[in-house]
Amino acid sequence: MPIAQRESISSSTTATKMRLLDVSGRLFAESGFDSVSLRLITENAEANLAAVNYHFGSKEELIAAVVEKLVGPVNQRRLALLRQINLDVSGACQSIVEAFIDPVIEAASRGDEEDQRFCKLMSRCIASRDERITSLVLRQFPEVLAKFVDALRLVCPWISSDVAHMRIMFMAGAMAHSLFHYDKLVIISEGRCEISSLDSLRDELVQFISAGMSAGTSK
Amino acid sequence: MPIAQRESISSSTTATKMRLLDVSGRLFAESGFDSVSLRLITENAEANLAAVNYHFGSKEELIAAVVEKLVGPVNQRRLALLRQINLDVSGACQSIVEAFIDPVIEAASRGDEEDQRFCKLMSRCIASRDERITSLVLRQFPEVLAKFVDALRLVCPWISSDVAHMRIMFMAGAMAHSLFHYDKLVIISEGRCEISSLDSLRDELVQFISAGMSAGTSK
DNA sequence: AACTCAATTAAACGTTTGTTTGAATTATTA
DNA sequence: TAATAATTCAAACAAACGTTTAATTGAGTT
Repeated sequence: MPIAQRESISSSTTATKMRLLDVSGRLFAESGFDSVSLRLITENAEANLAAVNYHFGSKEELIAAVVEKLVGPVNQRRLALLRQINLDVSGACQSIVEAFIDPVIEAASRGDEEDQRFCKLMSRCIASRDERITSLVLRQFPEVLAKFVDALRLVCPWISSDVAHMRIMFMAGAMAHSLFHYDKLVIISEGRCEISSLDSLRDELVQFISAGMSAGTSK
Repeated sequence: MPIAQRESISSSTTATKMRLLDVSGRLFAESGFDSVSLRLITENAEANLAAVNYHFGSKEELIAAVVEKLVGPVNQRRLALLRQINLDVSGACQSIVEAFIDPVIEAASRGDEEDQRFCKLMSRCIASRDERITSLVLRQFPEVLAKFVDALRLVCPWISSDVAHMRIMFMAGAMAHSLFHYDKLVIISEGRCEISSLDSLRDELVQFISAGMSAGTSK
């Protein structure tokens, strides 16, 4: 139990372990990583309280597993889409934006009826203000950032490196914020606005960000 | 102590109470509302542990006081700036964006050397994913949202009501995200980007968002 | 059938949390 | 100055947290 355990923790994938991952994702999406207790997780997963510490080592490592399982594939898909873009044709700027956003929309739309939950969890990862989360997410991000900066500057040569970096950050912020809060818009607008689907939000996001990306500079 | 207390809690402003507000803001900015304990707050404020419950009633009411003290004036300033805009002249769209962003930059730049801390706290308020915080912040926001939507649609008549609402949300997201994370950009970019000042971030934000705001629609 | 090891279980551990209490202290009012 | 109210204080409270332990179960191996 004490020594050989270490290996089995990372290798074997029990049904319980997968259930814990799944339930954790749902609960983290709703209430955040800190607010969800191991007791709530294990109860919903019909597992024993000690199961998380047994299978993952600690709550922090469970969070890391959930985050990386979520963010990793999305970033890989981003890079793949970016490679497919022909940067010479007009509309390439919009394609770059789509390469950043669509992997999230695709992943959200895979699980039916769970769009919002996926979006909220993704948003919590991308725009987390908790050091322990950001350190996980940003580990993969330098490569993504660099590649998108390069592509953007090829398409929009008048943009300096600094500005390109900032605009990628603006894009991530606009996306993460609206992914999390778009369902509240009907309330805040007091009924004057209703977003019909995730796809319509995606379309407007692309439109908005593409224009911002290719904007001229003041100086 | 037990009954007449209620009134004194909201009326009198002791030196201790102000110190608690100030210290809370600093600590909340750094680590978030939940992570900061009353013990840490009262120790840094050189007050007794019971001081928060005495002066504010509970931790939740302390948080509410901090948030409202921060967000209220900014929203008032936004509405004031918006009223001053001549919506007929060209460049009015950019003025609308500035009316939304500048109050935050102004407030941040007032306290010297505390720019980043103020930005982080503001960002935690605007883009919080905690129901208890958003319910406080969004209380004032319907009016701000409605006024900015109206102004935007006057300047850009081709934008539908739904799209206008979304674009205000995109703006808030881009701003909140970059306000919180801009100091990390030098790390994520691996030294390739360095934001010299809060003002330069502001300029690029305005540029980016203004272009997005006045973008055409696909349909 | 005896043994092995991963998995599960119930129970307890030690911390930390926000909150409450009642007495002591300080400031205000009469 | 005496009385009254507001504030501060040390101490304890109950609840919730992540983690650990030791015993038990169950399937696979020899």
